[in-house]
Amino acid sequence: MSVDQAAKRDIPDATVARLPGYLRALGQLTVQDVLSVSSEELAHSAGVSSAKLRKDLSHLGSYGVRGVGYDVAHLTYQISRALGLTHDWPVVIVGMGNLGRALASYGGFATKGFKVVALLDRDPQLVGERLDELTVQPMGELVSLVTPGEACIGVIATPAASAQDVADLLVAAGVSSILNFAATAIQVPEGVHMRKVDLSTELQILAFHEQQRSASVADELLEGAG
Amino acid sequence: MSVDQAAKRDIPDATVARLPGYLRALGQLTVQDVLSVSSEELAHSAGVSSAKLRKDLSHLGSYGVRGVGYDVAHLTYQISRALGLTHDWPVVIVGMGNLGRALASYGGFATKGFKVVALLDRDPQLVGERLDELTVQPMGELVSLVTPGEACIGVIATPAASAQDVADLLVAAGVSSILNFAATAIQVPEGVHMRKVDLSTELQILAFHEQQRSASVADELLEGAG
DNA sequence: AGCTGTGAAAAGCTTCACAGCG
DNA sequence: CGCTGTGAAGCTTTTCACAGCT
Repeated sequence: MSVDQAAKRDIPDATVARLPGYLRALGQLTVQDVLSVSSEELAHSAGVSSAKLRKDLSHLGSYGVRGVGYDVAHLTYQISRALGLTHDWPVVIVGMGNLGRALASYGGFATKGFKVVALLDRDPQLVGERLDELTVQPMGELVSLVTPGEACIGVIATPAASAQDVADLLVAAGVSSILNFAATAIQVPEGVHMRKVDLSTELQILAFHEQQRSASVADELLEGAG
Repeated sequence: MSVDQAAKRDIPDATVARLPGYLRALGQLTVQDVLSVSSEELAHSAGVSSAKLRKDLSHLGSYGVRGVGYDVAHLTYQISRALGLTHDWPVVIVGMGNLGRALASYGGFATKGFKVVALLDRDPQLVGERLDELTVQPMGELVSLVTPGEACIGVIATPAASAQDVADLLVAAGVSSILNFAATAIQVPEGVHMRKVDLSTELQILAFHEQQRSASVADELLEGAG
């Protein structure tokens, strides 16, 4: 049992970040009634190299069969277990603007491992509105919703200006993992896990690569001329 | 001039991914009329270490003043230029469900470097609807909107089931950078840049860390008992 | 004196290539 | 024979620590 936990403890971050992708690819295979899959095939569906996939899976344990491949159902279970998805995690969404609504009504939430337990907004105009089985509550309810010590994930979908305040409230209430969609960096105390998703960051990274492309085309023309 | 371009060409990926964060932090300083900033301060606002910030900036050139710090306006310009944000890039959003609407009405788009030029949806019911200055168009219009050879960024905000088809259409029309919000991995030909943003992936990564936390708490209790 | 810019060391991640097992 | 699991090699990223400039 201690071996089991030790195996989990040192999964590299890069591997953890790819496990959800493998899980999704396995889900598609399950729907298609595929029972077994090779590292080559699974890697292709997930968009990585087969060597990387095998190395990643080797950190969870030895769940494949040499000469054959991986049992789809068993590998699905093992990855879910490694990620901690064998039970549902409660999620609180703060900020019921366009993005908050989109997130609240996003089906994929419920599918695997998560359950939206509350929708919150500061604006009294929005409080009381019903969205998909849940009623929007005022920020003050946060404390009664979160039990310190029991894990809960907070999602920030407010404008950038309120994001830090909301993060502080979440942390004060006992939330120890935060997913931030607001267009600003927020500071959280050590021990709180924070991840950030940001549209303009992603677009700017794409812009950089587009620009590189134009620059290299220009260079080739110059070389041809020179 | 060739030196200039060579300097840009080998900015490490990890650095490129952080430049947007620096740009945002600089924007906040600009609003507060701060003229100059040290690597320590800027790094703190962006949520990275000062050594990392300095190393990152050193890849763009030498734009700081020793003993003083960085000029906010000049550094903003240099980072914008490195990212290719000195002119606006056209963006096409495909899929006008909840998420697509949220993205379309997200102000941050326009702010720096991007301009939404079209909203598309397959569903005839949605075509013709007006959203923020733009009218939703049918997929068929894609070809007339994108000029092959001229850069354009495509955003996929459709359900997972249609994502691959939409990606194929975008690529066929000449789009060479794609941002995928759909909950599935999509395959694109070499030379097309693809990035993926995914809610459940992010939540699953947070779940992993929450689970690690519980596991280590459990271990400490065991150690105390043993 | 103070803060940037940067080589050099350390850590982390990916790829290779093949031993080992079914 | 075929495919997994994995040491070892190669590459990227981060951190350190201080020389160099204002």
